[in-house]
Amino acid sequence: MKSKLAIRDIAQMVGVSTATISRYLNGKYHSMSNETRLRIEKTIAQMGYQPNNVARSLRSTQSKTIAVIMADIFNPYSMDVLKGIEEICSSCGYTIFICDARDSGERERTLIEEMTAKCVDGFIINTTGENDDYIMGLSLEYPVVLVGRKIQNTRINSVSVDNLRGITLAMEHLCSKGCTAITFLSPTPGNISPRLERIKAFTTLAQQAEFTTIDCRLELLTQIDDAAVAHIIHQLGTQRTARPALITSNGKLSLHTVKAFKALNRRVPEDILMVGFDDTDWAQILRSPLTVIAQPTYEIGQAAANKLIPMLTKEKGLKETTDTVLPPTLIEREST
Amino acid sequence: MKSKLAIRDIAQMVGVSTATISRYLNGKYHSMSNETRLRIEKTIAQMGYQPNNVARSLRSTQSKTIAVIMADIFNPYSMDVLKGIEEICSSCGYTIFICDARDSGERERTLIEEMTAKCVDGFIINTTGENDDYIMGLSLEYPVVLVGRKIQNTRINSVSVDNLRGITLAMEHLCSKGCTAITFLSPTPGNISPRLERIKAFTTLAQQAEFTTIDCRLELLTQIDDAAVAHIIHQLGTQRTARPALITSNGKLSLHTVKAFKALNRRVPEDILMVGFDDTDWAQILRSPLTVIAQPTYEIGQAAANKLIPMLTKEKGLKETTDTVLPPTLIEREST
DNA sequence: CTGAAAGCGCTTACAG
DNA sequence: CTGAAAGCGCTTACAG
Repeated sequence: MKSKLAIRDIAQMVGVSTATISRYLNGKYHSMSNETRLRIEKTIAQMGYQPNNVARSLRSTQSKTIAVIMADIFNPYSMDVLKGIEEICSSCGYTIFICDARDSGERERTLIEEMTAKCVDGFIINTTGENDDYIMGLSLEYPVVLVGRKIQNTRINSVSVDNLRGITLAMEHLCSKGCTAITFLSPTPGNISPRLERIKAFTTLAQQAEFTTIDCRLELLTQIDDAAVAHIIHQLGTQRTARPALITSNGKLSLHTVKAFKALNRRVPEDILMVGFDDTDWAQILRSPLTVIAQPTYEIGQAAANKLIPMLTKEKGLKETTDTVLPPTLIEREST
Repeated sequence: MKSKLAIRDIAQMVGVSTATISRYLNGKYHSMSNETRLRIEKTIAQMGYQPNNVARSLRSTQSKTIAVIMADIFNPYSMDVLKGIEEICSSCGYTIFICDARDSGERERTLIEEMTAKCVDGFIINTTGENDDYIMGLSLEYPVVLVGRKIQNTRINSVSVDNLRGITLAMEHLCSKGCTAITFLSPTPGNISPRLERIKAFTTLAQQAEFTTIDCRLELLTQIDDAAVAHIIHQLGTQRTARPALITSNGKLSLHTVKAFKALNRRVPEDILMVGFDDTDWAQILRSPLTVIAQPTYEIGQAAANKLIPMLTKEKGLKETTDTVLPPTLIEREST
């Protein structure tokens, strides 16, 4: 659009070579006289010169840009994680491409390709679970950090929450409230690690001495919408007795569940206790505010960025892979 | 990280010049033999060659990248708008940089500068309201579309909602419910156009014959948090009589208001009717689901992208500026 | 239909 | 402390 100044123009004005201007731009002040530095500084400020980052990237093979690829950007979990990522990256001088795979493995692959073509320096991925091999390959050529969702049997850095701990907190809490039956409601896990982990945690804990007196059941949902959830909730209500409880495996599911309870006129906690994974913004404004397992989403995002950024510059020598696991917390409210 | 193939390598393999490969990459199939085209196609597919977009951008001064700068990315309104933007851009082959100004005018300016340095082709901006002149200048050199928030007295394309219509819908609705007093709760508007428009709409309508029997009051909040909102709500309750109603000017404010009502044990709609701007995901799960003025957020995003993209290629000849205004709708629920 | 060559705006050994 | 020159991977008149 506009004919911007180039390094050549500044060089001419200052009366030095472009090499010197370039050194200045890259902070190599030690290799120029104080006087030169000041003259350059002044001219750049006066002229409002801005280096062209596209050219810098092409030449230096460092774009100072990171691709963040989320399976579904438009859920509160992703949003909070993004906030953490964005803040760290931005404070380290990195710009992020935020990409939404829309829960499609194919789109996830396309996005990764697009991002490599854009010469990003590294990736933070919340994977759809459909590209394990592809992402493993990617991680051989680019710095990659997985966030929220791990890939089994592989050596890729990851940051996620302690799902066993989360489910344990929920079950112990419900137990302490005298529950006699607990249903765990989850989407069919597919190849998505947190879902698998939560389900496994639930079924494992259900077997343990502590919980043998409790009637534990797992309900898997293929489709997550109002109708499907209402159907399950309806069935539950008519089959169970005593003091039942429900654990929902993520925020979206919790929302549908609350709607279903409302539609079926079922009261929480009078008719059924409820604990939801994820502390959504609406949890507090329900008739009975929702007890939740809160993930440190913001910290998860920060941790992911903090893990990736050193990989972007460091010699690929330090190839120690780490899985960071952050603890969830239980926030007790009136639903239990 | 990896030594990628360059156009030169493909040219060598196919046995043509890089110019021909480049023409192929740019879809100029008419200027090469069918046979050449097929050979190139095959080799590229075989080798998994991907053109380097950074180099393409540098040479062609088209980066196929758009900067989206939102005053506050982390509110539901922005999210939905983004979804609309993202979908259109992505389907037109544009990648977007999503930037969060965190409600800081200074950060907004910094981001715009960063994005120009990244050679984006254009901007979609939901402005903080603190950089009117700066953005006006920007719009002289880059294609810019404002979304949600306009800049007064300027010729920049924009897409926003009909705020007068929204407030009218809310007031007529409350009127039809027999309200005798309406309070409009809004953040202090500053230089943010939708806030100004909604406030103006309210005060103007309040004067009209239709509403003269209704006691209309405007309440401005400097700070938007639980305590501040609770304080206002508390005052209101003790001063008013008959059949009062409240209109909240955005989704965030609605959330705090609902919390305040809860804390003060005030029932909706028994003690006070309520209409909120923005149809948030939690509106339906309240004890009394919230009547809202819903903005066509998704369509607003789409419209903004659809307006910007033609500006990216077309000669700057067609300089007709347009302000697209989309209609809001009232969704009646039990809070009124 | 195709190629040689210049150049987009930088960075980086290399030489002094 | 500084500059001349090559080159990052493409695109694009220009010439044939």
